[in-house]
Amino acid sequence: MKRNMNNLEIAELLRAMAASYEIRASANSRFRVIAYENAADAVEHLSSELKDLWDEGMLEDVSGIGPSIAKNLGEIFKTGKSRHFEHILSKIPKSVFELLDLTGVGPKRAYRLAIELNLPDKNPIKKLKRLALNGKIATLPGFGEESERDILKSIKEFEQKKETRMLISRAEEAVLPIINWLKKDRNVIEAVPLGSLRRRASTIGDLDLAVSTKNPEKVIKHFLNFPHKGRVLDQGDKYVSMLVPGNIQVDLRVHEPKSFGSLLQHFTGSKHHNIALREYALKKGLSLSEYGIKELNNKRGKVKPVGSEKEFYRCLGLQWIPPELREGDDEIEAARKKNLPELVELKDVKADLQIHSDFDIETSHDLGVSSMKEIVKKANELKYEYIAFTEHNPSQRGHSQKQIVEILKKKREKINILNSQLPDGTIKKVFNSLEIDILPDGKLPIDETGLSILDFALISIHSSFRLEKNKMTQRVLRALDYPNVKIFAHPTGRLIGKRESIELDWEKIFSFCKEKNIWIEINADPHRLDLPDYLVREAIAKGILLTLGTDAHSSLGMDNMRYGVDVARRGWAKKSDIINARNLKEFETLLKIQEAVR
DNA sequence: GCCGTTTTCGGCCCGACTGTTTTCAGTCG
Repeated sequence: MKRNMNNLEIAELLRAMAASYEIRASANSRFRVIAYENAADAVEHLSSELKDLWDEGMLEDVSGIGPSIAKNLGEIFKTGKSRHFEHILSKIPKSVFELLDLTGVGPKRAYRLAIELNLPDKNPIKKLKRLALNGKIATLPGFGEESERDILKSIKEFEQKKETRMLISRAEEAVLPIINWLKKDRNVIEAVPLGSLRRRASTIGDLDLAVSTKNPEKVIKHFLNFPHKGRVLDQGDKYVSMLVPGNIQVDLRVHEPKSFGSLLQHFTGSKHHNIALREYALKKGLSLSEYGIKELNNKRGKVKPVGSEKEFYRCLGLQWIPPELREGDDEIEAARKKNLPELVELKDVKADLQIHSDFDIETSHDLGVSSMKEIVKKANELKYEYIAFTEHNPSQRGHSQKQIVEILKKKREKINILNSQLPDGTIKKVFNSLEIDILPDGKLPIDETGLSILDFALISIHSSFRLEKNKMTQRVLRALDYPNVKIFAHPTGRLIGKRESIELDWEKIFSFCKEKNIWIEINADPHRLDLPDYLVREAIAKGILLTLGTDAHSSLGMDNMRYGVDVARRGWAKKSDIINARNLKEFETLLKIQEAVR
């Protein structure tokens, strides 16, 4: 333990506590285990660091953290350790917690393996593998040859660590041929992706699919003939789990139409949403499962199958909850009060506010590959009313401010001509913008003369990503204060799976943006999806307006807008929260209002 | 150990599979 534990480390600690209590399993520890696991989940899903909440005395405001856990976490933040936690953990060999990383090995089996095989604290899995290969596990009571094989398989998987989640764009590519294959079978009435893909999460683990059919057996058989099929991991009457190219796991579930609604609900998840929903249902005397709804006080009560998902939620007295909101936050409460937001949709989007053309702006970053004309053509296909060209700023090295202004003037002229010769279509105006680097000290590499040539400027970070939180915040605030700066683009700088978010004091950034009427971008590039969904929700709560931009470097990239809309929806965004869901006239009015404020 | 539209006490999600069992515990999603 240490004083500055981050949320992931704390969650891991709480899970270790849960495991310890489970191993010691006394009569009343069962629910204590659940409590610690709930607390771990809560911490993992938190949008701000727990340490910061503790600083503000708000630990117990986190649902799942009560007086006891709060007290002990507080002790850790203050002194670097919790005597109670250490006391409990000290009774369990450290090796046990490492073994929990193996699938199929939970607390009980991990403990027995560690004790009976006398596994070392260091590299216990390595020793376990050696013993398993020598047949030592099969001889343990309660274990057998099958268990030994399973454990070896888990160790192999652990060693390969294929624990990487896919980008949502990748998951969509992978799922399409499977859905197409399923639909070739006449028995398939409906075939749809569920799980995190249906909830439109930013990254996807496994692919979950559901089929509605009157003939489950035949559909299963058909699926097993999938031309790109890999190893079949698991199989039952109503489900198959198999690998497809790219080592992607596909779980298919098959139900009859009469219970398809409950299946959709169940396997769309999330786990947290389902748990919360079932707890809510219990209070109404109802028990929920993938097969339907059961009345508890009715002794002869059977499961009533539910055919449609809308009906499933209606039976519970709830509004239908869009999958994007099903994360176990407060969506059930909102649905009960008929208070769910009307989420923004792709068809509401009337503009793309970050596009890079091939106009040679002499930047040190990437140029786009499509011409302005090609991009306007694409924008018309997408039925947009306006777009903004946001090439990177000309490189500072090798250009004087005077030269930079000259380049910007050239682009201004080109856009003026473009605006006077717009082809027939929905596009009415093209804006002259620029994506400008925020330098490490918060200055911008474009002077005020240069900035004044633009209709408005986007600013974003492309260097020095690891500044400490206060410095980073000051840096961004300084840049946001330049004249004509309107949009803070891909604000966390994250690249999913590759680069962590920068550290920012969001409270301060949001208040500044609110005060100065600066907008924050939701970057729709599937590698970025930035602002992330949970911060979108916080921003909206603070009254911040958001823009959508694809960051397209070719006209094809403009198709990524839907991923940005996904993020907006997961952040509970309504149409009115999104700047470019407004028509041109409203947009221009907002631009002017903004100038007046600053 | 946590929590509250019935509760500050008395509850705590649901079903499936697996292997090692002679009726079920452990694990997973």
